Amino acid sequence: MSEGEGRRGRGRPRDERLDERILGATRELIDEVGYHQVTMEAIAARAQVGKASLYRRWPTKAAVITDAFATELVAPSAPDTGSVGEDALRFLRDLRQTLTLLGGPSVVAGAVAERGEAGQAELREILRSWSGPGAELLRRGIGRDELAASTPVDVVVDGWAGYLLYRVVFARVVPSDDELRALVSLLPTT
Amino acid sequence: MSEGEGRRGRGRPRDERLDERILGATRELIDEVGYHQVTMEAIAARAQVGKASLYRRWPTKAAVITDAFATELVAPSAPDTGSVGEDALRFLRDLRQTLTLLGGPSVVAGAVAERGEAGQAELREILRSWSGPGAELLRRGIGRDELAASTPVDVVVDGWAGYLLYRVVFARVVPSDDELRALVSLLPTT
Amino acid sequence: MSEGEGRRGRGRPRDERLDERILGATRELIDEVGYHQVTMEAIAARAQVGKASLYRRWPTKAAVITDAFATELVAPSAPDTGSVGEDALRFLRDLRQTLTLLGGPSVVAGAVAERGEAGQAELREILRSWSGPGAELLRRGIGRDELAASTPVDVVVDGWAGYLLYRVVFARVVPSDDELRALVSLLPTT
Amino acid sequence: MSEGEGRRGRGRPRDERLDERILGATRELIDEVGYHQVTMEAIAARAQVGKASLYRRWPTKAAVITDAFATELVAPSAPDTGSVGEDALRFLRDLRQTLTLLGGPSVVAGAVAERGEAGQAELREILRSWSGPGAELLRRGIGRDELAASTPVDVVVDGWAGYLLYRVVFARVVPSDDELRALVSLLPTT
DNA sequence: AATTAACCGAGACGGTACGTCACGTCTTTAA
DNA sequence: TTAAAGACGTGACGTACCGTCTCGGTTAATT
Repeated sequence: MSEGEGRRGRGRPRDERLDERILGATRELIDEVGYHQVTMEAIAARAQVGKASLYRRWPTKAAVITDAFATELVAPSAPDTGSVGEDALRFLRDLRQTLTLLGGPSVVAGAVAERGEAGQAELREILRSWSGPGAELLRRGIGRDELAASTPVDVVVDGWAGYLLYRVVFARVVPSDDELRALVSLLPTT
Repeated sequence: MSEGEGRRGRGRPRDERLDERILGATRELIDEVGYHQVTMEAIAARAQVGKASLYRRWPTKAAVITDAFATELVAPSAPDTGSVGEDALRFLRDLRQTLTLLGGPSVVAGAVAERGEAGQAELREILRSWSGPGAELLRRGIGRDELAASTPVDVVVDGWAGYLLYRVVFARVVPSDDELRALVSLLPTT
Repeated sequence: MSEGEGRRGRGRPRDERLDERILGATRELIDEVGYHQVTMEAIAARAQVGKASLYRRWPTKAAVITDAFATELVAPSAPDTGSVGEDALRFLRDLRQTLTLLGGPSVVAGAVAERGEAGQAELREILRSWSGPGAELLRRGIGRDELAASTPVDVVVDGWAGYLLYRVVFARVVPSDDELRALVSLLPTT
Repeated sequence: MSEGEGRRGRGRPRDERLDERILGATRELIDEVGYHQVTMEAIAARAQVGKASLYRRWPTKAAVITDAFATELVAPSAPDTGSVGEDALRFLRDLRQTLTLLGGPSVVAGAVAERGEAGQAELREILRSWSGPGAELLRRGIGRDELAASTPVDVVVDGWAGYLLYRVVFARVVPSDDELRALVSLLPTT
């Protein structure tokens, strides 16, 4: 017995449903007024929740907002069609959609701007979850001799992420399929 | 002849020296305390300027800060060494330095996050000034038959800018010369 | 039954001690720098209170200041020595002291000048509290046949109040006991 | 002798018409928005005058406003009907009208509240101009043996002024003719 | 006639205080 | 102990006036 979900505490247990009510309200508000107009007080009011319940769960506004979207940002999968070009295209489309869903520069850039050094770690974790599958499909391509063994995998993957970030978040022009294909065409195929 | 510097308004003209005093104070403060600790009141105090003089010139804090850096961000030149690989490397080093000088994610990301749709145009203008010289050197390379005629110039340039943005601003790891060279190695040389 | 001190709201109740801390700080500041130098920010700082707590209680600066003194202006008592002349003299001395304590024209006149129509009602209430005891002692004098039954009680009392207001607040010369006695001598004794 | 309207100076002479334009605009604004809403900038705008022209003529806002009304407040005359009671009644009616015209507490009280010690002298001068004629008619009454020789003239006159000030400015209820008559009836007629 | 100097309207200048808003914390009653 | 409500101290916001200071331009009296 025992085992460690442990300490149920003595008082009233936390209402787990509040978490999603809060994050939902946060997402709604960001959609409506943009990252920087969102206030903790508005979130609390919208979610019909006391401010204390908010701060009991997240230490700061940026944390709430990051979480509100982190749960939406599924890591892109690493497709395996047998062709590295096709895999890459699918991967880039997934990433493009994820970034587009974030609703413009507000969320990503806002989160970057506002979080202290501590919060940066969490953000980097998300970024890494994007990079992993990309690297994986490239290495599979190298294994199949589709790509040169010297392919700088990390640089390519970061270039992909950077390209999409730059286009979608900063320049605010979502790249077309043709542009994604052009990006793929730069791969050093054998 | 003549041409129109035209009739200045009737009241006391604005003191042009204040503009630079304000932007200088803004740059100092960002260096010292970071984007989000900067306040309009601190800027005014540091520049020895009334708050009204600030708001007479810029409508919002983000506008001041963007301007403070827009004036510093010189468009990177398009070097012409005769070798597209060498040109590209020099260009990327310039761009890397510019972004690094911006002092981390705070400034760029903060500016993106905070500005309304109107201000985005200005930012895009800055981004375009980065792209121009990069495209130029690539086209020269194509002209010299160093690069394939099919090279997707815009995609390459945006990929470069995005890569550096992603690494410097978001991941906060400044790329090494080797990494820049790896990026250059992806160019479709003939 | 019961009757309604009623349901206090659900949130944290207002800290009643702050009220007096604020009013005390206000009185100190008026004494030190005068009505028009007093600022809400100075009051808040002196009282160790947030500005919001001030504005939660009073809508405007004039309201705070009026209240600061309203609580000090005790209604003059209606002395009962058996002689209406003696009663009147004591009453006038009390009133003279109260007005003198207000520290010159600043407070009363300032409060009058600044408050909107709403606040005027409150001021009139204070004025009425001055008039009541004066009328009372005059009526006792009529009852004892010291004064003519036709004495215009209200006019006399308002004349007294006006005389003191005029002398102390506007002309800024505090009336002597002899002058008060001269005022009393005008009463239509039988 | 000559005597000194003197020194016409060399530059452009002041435009005398501006004085009345400014004072007129001031009176209009006080009527419209009340003493404390009046700003120097609004006066200048309304009078179509530069702020410098305002400050060239009056050192402070209170000075402008006081002047704006000082020119309207004609000193009450000392009527001479042969009956001190009738004289007093007419005098009080004049005074009542003057005070009523001032438009409520704003002007008088505001002027009192705001002026420094220096400006108080000017106000007292106005008050004295009210008292003079009142004292005069009382002394004539004493001379005609209508009033007791012991009548405390100054106290009576100040009581009248105070009564009207109190009623019109502070209590904001203009006294009726009957009330004025009751005031007169308190005179120690022989 | 040319010069000089004070005037004019306009409006920018450095300040100061305003009243509002959001932060993150604390304090109440109720479950 | 958690919940909702909402008061708390703090501090920045953007606005409004203050009284002063330039501007370009006008209007006499003096050279």
